Amino acid sequence: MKVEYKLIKTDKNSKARLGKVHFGDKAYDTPMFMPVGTQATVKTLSPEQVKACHPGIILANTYHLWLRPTPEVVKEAGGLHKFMNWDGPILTDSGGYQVFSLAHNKKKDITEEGVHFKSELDGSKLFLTPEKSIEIQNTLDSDIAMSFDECPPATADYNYLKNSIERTLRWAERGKKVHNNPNQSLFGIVQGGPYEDLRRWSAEHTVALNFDGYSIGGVANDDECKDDMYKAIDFSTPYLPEDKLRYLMGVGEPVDLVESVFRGVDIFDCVSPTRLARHGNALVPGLRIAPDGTPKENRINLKNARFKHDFTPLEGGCDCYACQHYTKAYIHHLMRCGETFGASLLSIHNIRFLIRLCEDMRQAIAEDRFLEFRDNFYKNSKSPQ
RNA sequence: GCUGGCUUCGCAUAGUGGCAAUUGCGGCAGACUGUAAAUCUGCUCCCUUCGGGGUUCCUUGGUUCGAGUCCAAGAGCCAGCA
Repeated sequence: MKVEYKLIKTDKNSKARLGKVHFGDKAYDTPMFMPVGTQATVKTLSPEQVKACHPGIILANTYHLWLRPTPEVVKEAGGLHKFMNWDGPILTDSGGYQVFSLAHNKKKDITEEGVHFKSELDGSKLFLTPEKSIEIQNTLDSDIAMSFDECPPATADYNYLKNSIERTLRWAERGKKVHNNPNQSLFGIVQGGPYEDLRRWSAEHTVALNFDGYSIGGVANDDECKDDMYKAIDFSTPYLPEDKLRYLMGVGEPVDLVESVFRGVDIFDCVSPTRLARHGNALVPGLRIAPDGTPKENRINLKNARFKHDFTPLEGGCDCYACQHYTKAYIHHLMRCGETFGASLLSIHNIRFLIRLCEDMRQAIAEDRFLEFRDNFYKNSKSPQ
């Protein structure tokens, strides 16, 4: 079933959108945060634990599943849903982010035809093309496939980006031509860094190819600053159709979710809640101001000695499984011991934290008070607990 | 009782005579945005205005310009023989 987006309403005083995504008879509310399960698993969590966080769509990654276990094995299993025991919608990233994280960093070739990688598993040479990426995603049988794009580093200059978006558009077209899974939607990706004309060009040309949804990419790379991220969104959303889903790739921090929804974005994904969790951190309400003045996500590090005797939940009032049943002292103990259950509990809390934020934003849009919600989000910045 | 070995900064270890001294663990913090990430980084004798300063390698004495390193004695631990 192709994905269908229904715009329910736009906030009276901002571009924030309340909507529903339909996959056949299943429907999910937007704005929505999508947990990431790169290797066909949300790290440290069972599908039941993920489900208890009330997500909609979850992610998996084409590049990783291509190398291991291979698309053939997934197909043999009966598709990605059966393979990983996930009956909700799955979106597969195309491998475009790996062009940034693996190819750019290692100075591998990015050519018109495709991208050369060196396998991190065995060092073998790999070549991923737009056609190959779509073919793999067709075989994986995810619900939403992403076009294979170049995700350029934040340091890329105007001329580089100009060439890059033109090539990414050609890649999108090539991918669309070979896409042949009738049950799978295909999204196009807008790139162009923080430049208005590039974003506009990329958005208009990508939309002209008529994809099932659109995403804004290249906004969550290395030392990308928030201003550039917000510019990229501001310069992209005006050219995206109202009746299609808008996906901001790789974001992120609670403050970024609020700012992106404010600018008309519907869905997000980010590894941060699960990675922070494995590294011992829990998201908590409020903001923390970075040394350079940037507002960042507020969090506590459960490995810190100060939590040894703290028998309160991670976040008072949170309805997640971790907060309902366990204390900071216990999670501190688990993290100190390297017990995976600690990472699981923190992952559950962090994912639920972002999903709750989306629930709150939906409520605010429904009541036409998103601006007020956003103001309060900044005002209620507590210092770390 | 005899013979041999050992003793280093919380623990365990590396240390050719130039050493505030290796590495791991532990400890204290930090980073993390479409996952090369249950990872990575910094600090971990004392003081410091971050330039540096002060005390260290079981104890005592010695050789030496210089000793964690060599010599002697003592203490403790381990092994073998009595």
